[in-house]
Amino acid sequence: MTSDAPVFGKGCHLHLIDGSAFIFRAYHALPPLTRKSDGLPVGAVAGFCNMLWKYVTDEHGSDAPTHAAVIFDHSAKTFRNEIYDLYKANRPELPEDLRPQFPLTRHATRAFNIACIEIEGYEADDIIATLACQARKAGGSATIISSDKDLMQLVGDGVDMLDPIKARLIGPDEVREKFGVGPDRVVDVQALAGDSVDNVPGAPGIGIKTAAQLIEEYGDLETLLARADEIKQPKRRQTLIDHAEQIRVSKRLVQLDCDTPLDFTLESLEVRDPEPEALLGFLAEMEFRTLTARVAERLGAEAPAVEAAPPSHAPAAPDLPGIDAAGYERVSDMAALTAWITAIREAGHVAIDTETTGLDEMQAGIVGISLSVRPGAACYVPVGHVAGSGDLFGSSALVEGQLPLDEVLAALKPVLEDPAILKIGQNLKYDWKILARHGIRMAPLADTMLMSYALNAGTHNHGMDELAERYLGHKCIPIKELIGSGKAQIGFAQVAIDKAVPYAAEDAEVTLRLWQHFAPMLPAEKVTTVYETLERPLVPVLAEMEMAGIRVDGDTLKRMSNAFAQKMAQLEDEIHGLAGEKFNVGSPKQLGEILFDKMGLAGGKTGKTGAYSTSADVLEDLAVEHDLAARVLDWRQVSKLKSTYTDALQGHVNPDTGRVHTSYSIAGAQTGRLASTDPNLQNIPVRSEDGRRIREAFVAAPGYRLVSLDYSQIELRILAHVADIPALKQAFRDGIDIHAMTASQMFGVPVEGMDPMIRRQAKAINFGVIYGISGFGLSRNLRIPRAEAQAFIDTYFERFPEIRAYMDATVAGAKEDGAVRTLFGRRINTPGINQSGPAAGGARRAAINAPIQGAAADIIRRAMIRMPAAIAHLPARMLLQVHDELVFEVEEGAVEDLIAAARRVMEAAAEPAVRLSVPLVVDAGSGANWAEAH
DNA sequence: TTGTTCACG
DNA sequence: GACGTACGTGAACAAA
Repeated sequence: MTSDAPVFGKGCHLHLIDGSAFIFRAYHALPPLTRKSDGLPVGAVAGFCNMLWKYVTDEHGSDAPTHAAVIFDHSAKTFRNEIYDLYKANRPELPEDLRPQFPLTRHATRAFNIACIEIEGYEADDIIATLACQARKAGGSATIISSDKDLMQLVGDGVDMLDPIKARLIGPDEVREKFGVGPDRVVDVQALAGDSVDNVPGAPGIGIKTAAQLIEEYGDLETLLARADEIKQPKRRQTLIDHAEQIRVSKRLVQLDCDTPLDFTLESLEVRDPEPEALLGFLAEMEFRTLTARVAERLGAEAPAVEAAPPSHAPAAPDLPGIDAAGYERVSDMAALTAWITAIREAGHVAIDTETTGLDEMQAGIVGISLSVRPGAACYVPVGHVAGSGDLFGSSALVEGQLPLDEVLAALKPVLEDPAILKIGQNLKYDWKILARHGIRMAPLADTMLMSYALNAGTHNHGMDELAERYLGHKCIPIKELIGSGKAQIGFAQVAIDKAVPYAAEDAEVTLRLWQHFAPMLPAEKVTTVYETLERPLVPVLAEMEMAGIRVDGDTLKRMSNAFAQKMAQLEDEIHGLAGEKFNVGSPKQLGEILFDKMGLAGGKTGKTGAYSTSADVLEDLAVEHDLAARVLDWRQVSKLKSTYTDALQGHVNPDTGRVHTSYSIAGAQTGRLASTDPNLQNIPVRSEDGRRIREAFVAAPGYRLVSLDYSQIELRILAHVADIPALKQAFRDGIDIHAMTASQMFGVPVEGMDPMIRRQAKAINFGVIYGISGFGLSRNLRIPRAEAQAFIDTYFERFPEIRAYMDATVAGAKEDGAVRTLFGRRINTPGINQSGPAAGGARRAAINAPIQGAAADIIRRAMIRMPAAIAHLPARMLLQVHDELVFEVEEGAVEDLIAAARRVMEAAAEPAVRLSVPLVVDAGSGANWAEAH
């Protein structure tokens, strides 16, 4: 406490600056600047400093402060969340380039020599309220520099507000203008009207106007609620009676707390002049050239040099020290780890990577954790390295000089879960799941793989080694140098620690550098929204789905496998008999020789290898006359079902959970679709009756049901919207059979009583259009002459000319920009579009298809991201995604509620970003297993 | 490791 | 006039 400062009292004037509001305004008002030397995002800091500088150089007239402070929100969770858990729950996640700037704005405030205040568990508004009350009580006055309406309840009796944008003073009259009541009744009005921004519920259907009128009439909120039955309007009366409790909760939410515990006095906030050295030092460190010069001039000090450096997105930033794997630190004791944690808090971000005993996140153990806070500063914390693989039983004695895993995790947990510290990773879903199994749920996240995907989909893949080489000009240590390959491969736990340190720490540093490299490119390439709304938020959602897994009945699979084995043996005998010799039915080469050389059937060779094609297409033609081909087709189907599904799936059942846990790759497909691996649960059979039965093995836990919801015709609906095809849009609005409508338009036949063959042809054309149709492709698909197929297509384009226009425009755009975009802004690069020759056709079709397939992928991503909050109140979990289908597991009694909630989310998933001109329709089903639910 | 085949949307 | 052709995936197996 400062004992020498004069006592705060009459004649003293306190300025309370709403720091968080300053930051957000600065962030949104300025382009995303980055520090030249290393790419650190500093746009909000720059704006914040400019605003503070403007503030301190302002004369303030008669309002000049004797005391001042900048007040910040400490973290997202406050005591209000205990009153109402959904308070501020609908706030969009912070842009990731803003979060690391928070600590810098605190530094900036101190550099300006202004008191910097934040208190855990309290909002800035409560601290401001407390200070304003204390100033008033002490006989002084206060001005709150903010335009936040929530602070207006404090106005009056020596307290006023200053709107820093409009430079307008807000007194009791202005508050009355805004709320229709005086400052002392503002909370009553807010409690009734609610606030959608902060998610304060209020009374449904009552806005500020009505609320003010009611409060004016009845005096205050409690009187109003007590006398609610006197209200004349029946609906309004009922609303107040029904929601009385909710309104009281709302009042507690909006009522600011004037009793925030403070560990400082008003006196300590006395205005001080900035110290030139500290302020200029900070500004120069941030590399704010103009502001540094301006401040230096005003303060009569010499401006420190602001280092000039080339922009950070040049490949292999030459101003940075090279990546030096030899210089990394091995962390072996708590003191060293604590020092790193301090450095992380200081930086506001950390790049993290975990090394594990295996690649299956559901089973792998942690071997070590690497961290990096800036280029040149990275470490590796080994925790699970074991002595060499010398003895036969795989000695598992831990190597000396490692911290215990639980101590390391306990120390890191507060940092990894701190909402003010950004966790940066490459494919963070992996590390997220590993840490989640140890009770740590990392947030917030930045993922360099996803940044690259948003920027570079279609151009190259997004693995770290490739990104490091392309964008940092750095070749990473290959993992093979540590663990070997093939039969002699060892686990990471067996790698010597002194070899693991450079490898692991390098991964963290490379990730950090990639983040710095990509961060400014997202806004420059206009993919920030894609990254922020479709990529980054999906990580924890998918991680939870994958950890949930789906129950698979191993016994059922085993029975099926046995039945399939029998059938295969039987078919094999038949095939050998028909061929007149024994051969490997699974060998296309041997089969081709039997069919085309020995039996002399008609059939061609394929290009590269010169081998005969024996694909289903070819065999189906032969099967008309030759039983051998028909039997081989049967054998292949059974063999596929057995080897890929009934056999393989049994091996994927996790012994701990009894469930199958797939892994989704977010950045695998070019179009924005997910891909499922280990095992692939997006291609479980459904089209054939035998195959479909495999879905009976995917079951709900006892007491639960599986629920499947899928979008009906989503790609055609998107086509109708983006290509703006009136006939198609109207058909979707009317809810009529789209393929029958197409057939009717093309062939002039009525929808009623239509020949199923005609409808089937129209359906094939509708799909073909999405894929970039050709006469050849359609003729093969429908098994009709090519001329006939071409005639269909011509008719189709005549009836729906907008489709050709759309295709031409899409291809032209791809040639112009080297990329196409979905409705939601996802960019898919089309590097091959200007090729000539046979490849050109493929690139053209891919460019036509990508915006449609991609938009559908965007829509279901949006639904998935919103889903956890939308079903949080139900005993249900989202388990699987199959491109246009979501599968849930839900308690028996809640099936209908789940379907209603999930359908609502899915059907509205495009909004508000895109207002589709066709409805999205979702079909739903439920059952004890996936076959029943689908 | 590469190519073929086939499961899905 | 010829060239090749539906779009997007992953896994298993044979063959090199």
